Amino acid sequence: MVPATDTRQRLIDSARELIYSRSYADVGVAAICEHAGVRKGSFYHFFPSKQELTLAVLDASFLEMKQQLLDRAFAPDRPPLARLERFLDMTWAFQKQMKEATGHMPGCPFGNLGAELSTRDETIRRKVDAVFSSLRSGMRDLLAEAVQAGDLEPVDIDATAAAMLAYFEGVLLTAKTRNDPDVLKQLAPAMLGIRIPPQAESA
Amino acid sequence: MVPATDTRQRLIDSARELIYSRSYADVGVAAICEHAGVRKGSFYHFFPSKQELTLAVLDASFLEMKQQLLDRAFAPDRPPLARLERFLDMTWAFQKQMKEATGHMPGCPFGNLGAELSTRDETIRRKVDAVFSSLRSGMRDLLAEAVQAGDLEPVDIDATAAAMLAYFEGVLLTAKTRNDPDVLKQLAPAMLGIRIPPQAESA
DNA sequence: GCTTGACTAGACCGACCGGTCAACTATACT
DNA sequence: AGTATAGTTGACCGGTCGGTCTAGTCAAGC
Repeated sequence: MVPATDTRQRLIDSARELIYSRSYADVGVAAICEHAGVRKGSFYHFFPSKQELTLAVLDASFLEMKQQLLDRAFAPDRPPLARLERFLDMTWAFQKQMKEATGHMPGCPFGNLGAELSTRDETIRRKVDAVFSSLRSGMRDLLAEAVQAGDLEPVDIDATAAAMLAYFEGVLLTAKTRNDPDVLKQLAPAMLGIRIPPQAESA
Repeated sequence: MVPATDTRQRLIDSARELIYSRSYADVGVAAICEHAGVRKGSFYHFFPSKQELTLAVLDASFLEMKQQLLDRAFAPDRPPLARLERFLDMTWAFQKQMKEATGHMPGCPFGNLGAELSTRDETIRRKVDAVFSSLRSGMRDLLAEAVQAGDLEPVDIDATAAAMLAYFEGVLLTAKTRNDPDVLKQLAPAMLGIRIPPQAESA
């Protein structure tokens, strides 16, 4: 059960890093192998295709994001909306650090793949969509807690969570296209003001 | 001055269509030529590189968008914010029609290229950024008019225009990743509620 | 010592990539 | 008619793509 080598994980990490900083199509299997210090034969021992590796990369990216960003930003040591602000601050810091290290703002690893591959690879599209769904679910919980605490007026929690995440993705894409992390500082806080009112049920 | 043939334009149109429905990397020069009914030699008579063609494609996409969408949606036959609603409705209708025709929601032609190429091609990134700047400028005018008319409370017009466009891009990307144009119907209207208040100058 | 099976090594495959080039044709001007 | 030039053609280039395959290494179980 325990893997005999770390080759598989090295391939995933290598691909995650390269694809995130470039793009799916721009990073070949050979480059992924070289960066991982692995020969091509080993690659296809662990993964049947570049596509399958990419699915594993999406899982790994989500795990990494959860551990490094979500679990910390959304730790319940402060009110829900303050956690959201911390999340935005941490995102800004990370993107800024990435730009200083690589010269480029990488944006969102999921949004990038969604934009590049959604029309070309249904399997990957669904996986990216699943990641977004998971994020949306977490955002729902947060908003529900905020409403509960009276920090947020009643809203359509489902729709508002989706809208906030969409805004976040859009801000990241805008900042990436301007290659300027400070776009996040300027625009991201407005995420907290987005509301989709509850659909009127009782007339 | 007047071109002797339409070959150049056919190449641009072909590339615009193919790249928009797939991606930059997924569409080769050979495919662009074939779809345009042009031989490869002619391609390189008109464009020194695929990159240069892509810059022309961005210009053409912007022109098309302006003529088919912006000029109609923002025609001053109704109040500013109502024009914005028309813009969102037209976008939804177009994306829905594209999905019915191709099976996929293509999203935003500029956002797609920005996400795919911003870290890899500085020239294209700048061009995409210029398109976004132009859109933002139009949005500023609209918001200014709305404030003037009293339909909108005073806001930071610059920042609010940027935020609204970012939200729009994010909604398009979310809908593309879900391959569901109706995401636009659900989320897009909240664009009208986004506000970034004026930075306090007079204390 | 022998077998097994996970893992590695790297040569190799056909297809395609973006791009080049020399030859050719059609048109326009003198 | 002659010439220049814009446009066209398709063969061709080296390189890279994702992926295959055979041979071999190595550690564990018997």
